[in-house]
Amino acid sequence: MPEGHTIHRLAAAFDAGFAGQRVRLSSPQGRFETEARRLDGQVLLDVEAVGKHLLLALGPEANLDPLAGSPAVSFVHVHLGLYGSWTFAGDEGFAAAHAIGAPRRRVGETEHAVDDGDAEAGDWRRIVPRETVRLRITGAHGLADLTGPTACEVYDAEQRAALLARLGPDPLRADADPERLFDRVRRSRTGIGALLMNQDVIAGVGNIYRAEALFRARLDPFVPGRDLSRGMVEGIWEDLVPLLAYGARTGRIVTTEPEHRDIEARIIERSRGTRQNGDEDPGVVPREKSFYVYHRHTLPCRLCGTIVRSADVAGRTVFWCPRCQSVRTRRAPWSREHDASAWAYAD
DNA sequence: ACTATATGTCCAC
DNA sequence: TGGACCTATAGTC
Repeated sequence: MPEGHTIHRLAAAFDAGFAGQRVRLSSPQGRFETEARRLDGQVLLDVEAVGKHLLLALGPEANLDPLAGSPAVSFVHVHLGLYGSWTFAGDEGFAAAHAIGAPRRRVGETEHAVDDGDAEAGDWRRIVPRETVRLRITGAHGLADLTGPTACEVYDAEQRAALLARLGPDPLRADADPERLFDRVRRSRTGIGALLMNQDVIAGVGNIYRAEALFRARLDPFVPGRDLSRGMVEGIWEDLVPLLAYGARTGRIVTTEPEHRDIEARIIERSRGTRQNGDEDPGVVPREKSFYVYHRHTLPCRLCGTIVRSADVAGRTVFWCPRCQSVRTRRAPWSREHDASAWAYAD
């Protein structure tokens, strides 16, 4: 269940584990069999993440430029949707190459083991794929199994270009143009909460980053985009960049500032005027302390204690604090709080 | 064994 | 706006 940070992490894993290699493609499940057969044995020329989309460029020769427009180059386009996942297995070097602080055998989101069949310990070449594996990619030092994707298809260069042109700026891409986000938001009557989930407006943000970014901006999800100042939208963008980067680096979404992680301590602190030492294991923030509002409906807000609300917006649940996120003005009185360097996630 | 749930998207009405 | 789709897992009976 990935947002953009996961896809960029996956791209890094493919790059480290397979790029430049001749790879085998197969489709144990069968639904990608024709395509896998056609591309089997080609060279993985390039790996690219755009928002929640992964693109694997393949060609018959290693020295092809994937972006030069050669018809020999194909792009495997994968979108994980809600349920898709990649499961990795490989030798020591392969695992170490892609697992940036992640579990050794996998980089995808769902924690399921590869079906080992009768594989002897350590021999990833003998791992039998699950029947649901849509695509298996095998390289010299490891393999990756794809299950449950919303999309797994072959694009040509034009289709790839059309995808990139359609998507809004991706906070994790160096070539992102946030002007487009500012324009789209400030022209729209749609609520900012819905806009942030629209991949044509901004690519890679999902339900967690949406809810959390709006809390950090102290912004009501239902405020129309056109009511926001440019500075406010810039602030959201500048906050999302380090937030997503942290997620891509660690594989975990953490949006709470350290001093806000222990709501009970904060309530005591406020009522008694004492300060508790809230230190915890540095490095790993437990899930229940990672978010301000996501999945925290019916629980008290970490900052003000008001019960966090939830509502269905276009089929997805949005979470927000009705007190902290109640501002409905065109100016951003809190805009200086958006100095990204003040947040713990600034690189 | 069954059910509910999930960080997503598309299409028909 | 509602349903379809793709799959694994945690919880319940």
